[in-house]
Amino acid sequence: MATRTVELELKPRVMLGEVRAMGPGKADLLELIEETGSISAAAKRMKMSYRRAWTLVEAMNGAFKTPLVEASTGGAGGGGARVSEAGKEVLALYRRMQAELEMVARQYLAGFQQRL
Amino acid sequence: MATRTVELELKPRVMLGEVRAMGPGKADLLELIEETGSISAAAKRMKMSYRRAWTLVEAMNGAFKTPLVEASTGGAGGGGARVSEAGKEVLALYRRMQAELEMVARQYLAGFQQRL
DNA sequence: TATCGTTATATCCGGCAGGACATAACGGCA
DNA sequence: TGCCGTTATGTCCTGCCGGATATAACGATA
Repeated sequence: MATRTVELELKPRVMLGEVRAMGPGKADLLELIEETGSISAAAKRMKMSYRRAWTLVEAMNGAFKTPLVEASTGGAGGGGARVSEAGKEVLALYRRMQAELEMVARQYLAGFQQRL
Repeated sequence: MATRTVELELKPRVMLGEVRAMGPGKADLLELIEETGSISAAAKRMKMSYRRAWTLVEAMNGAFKTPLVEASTGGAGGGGARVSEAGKEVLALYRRMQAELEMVARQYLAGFQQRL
């Protein structure tokens, strides 16, 4: 039978009161900024507007004690952005949590699957 | 220090392709329908429009092999709705998963907290 | 057969998240 | 000192989710 894909979508978000400090989108963005050294390049890869990427970065930096992304304007290449040590640590922590959550969820997949 | 509340928000969704078969909102609704025996009463308790509640029910019933909610119109009291056996089982499964996921997440809370 | 409360739908609207543009500002470097 | 690519913002627009509202259908019971 043509079984449509059944999957568990968990998008853990770290909330600081009402504001979303970290989530799947921000994590991906963080990763790409680290990789490209630029917010705009990272945005392009994620096919999101620079506007939005910048907004996400601001939200992260505003929420955490230490900025996760340090950006600079002008200069060689026009500027750029780098992920701070704190940023790398937070990203790693989030990824680990994500992986563990997915492992747990996977164990329930079959249970749902047979009813869908 | 006035520490704003830091929490992990995980809203696991069971996806059947693109459609959301089960999620936190639907689970709550299901629970309230079971409790009240009525979609509209459940909707009221959740402070959501009957329109939306009904839409959610339809989505669930459409996604699962066996309808999770069985509704009837007319008759004594105008009609009503009950949660099927399948519905109760799916709900229980979802709740168990949710609880386990929350336990895992909780272990990461402190890690984020100290950086927020 | 008239009543009543709930299910079942359609239609109209408002809020808001996010994309598309448009511009500054910035600071190495040729 | 002009060029360039990136960061930093503001503004407009649109799609969509969900609320509000309005009926119709329904069927046990008095």
